[in-house]
Amino acid sequence: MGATKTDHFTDQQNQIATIAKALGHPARVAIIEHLLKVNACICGDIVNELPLAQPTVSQHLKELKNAGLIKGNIEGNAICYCIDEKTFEVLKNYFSKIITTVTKQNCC
Amino acid sequence: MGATKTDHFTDQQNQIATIAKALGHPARVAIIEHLLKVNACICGDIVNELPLAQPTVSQHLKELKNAGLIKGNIEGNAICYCIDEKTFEVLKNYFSKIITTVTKQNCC
DNA sequence: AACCTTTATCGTAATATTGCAATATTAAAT
DNA sequence: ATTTAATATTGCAATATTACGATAAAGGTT
Repeated sequence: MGATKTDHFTDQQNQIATIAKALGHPARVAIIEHLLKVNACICGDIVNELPLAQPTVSQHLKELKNAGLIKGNIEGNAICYCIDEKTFEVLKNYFSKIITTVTKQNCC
Repeated sequence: MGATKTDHFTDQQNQIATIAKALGHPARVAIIEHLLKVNACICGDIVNELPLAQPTVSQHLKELKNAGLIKGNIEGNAICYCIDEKTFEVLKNYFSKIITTVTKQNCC
């Protein structure tokens, strides 16, 4: 097999899984961190920052974009990428809720 | 290829990616949510809650455990699973920091 | 002991992901 | 119009993941 059974789970479960999966690769985490470091939208130079070939980086950017973690605006012949805050807030809120719920429990 | 080049990235990047990857599957998100819902450590009954066969669930539990997202204590002939708060806090703090950094920027 | 219950592991098939060379696309610059 | 620069797409090989049947392991029950 190998195909994930998405239809058996709730929309929220699938949403969290999709976003988390997009961050489930160090190259994509590194891309996010680079976008943070330069403290601005970045047009170009992402490829030079990573130890990966251009098509590979392009593919990772695509996945981050599909997951809603980054936005890409066409800016002349380059593309301007930046972080999409909203999606990170979805994650933060989700994990905050988990932590709050767990702390109320008293086992283990 | 298909092999991730973990050695080219920082320890933190690999750590976040590993944890995120473990949550990158709806079944594993569902397991976490079930552990939250029952509001206690749970011995058994995880398999019955999921639309997956027992070996598949066991495998998912193993991955969550490897990533440090859950803990498993042997309790007689059953195993008692519960959420490992610390790892979720790592995620929450990481995303909080990202959001704080992004909000300071003014682009896009 | 023999049996049952629970969870783990093995083996394997189907599918997905990763990475890159080659090539295509797009738009600016000459 | 040609060239140059930046990014995307295609195609493919290597590897990883997902799922499950069969089986094993561990501990309780009778």
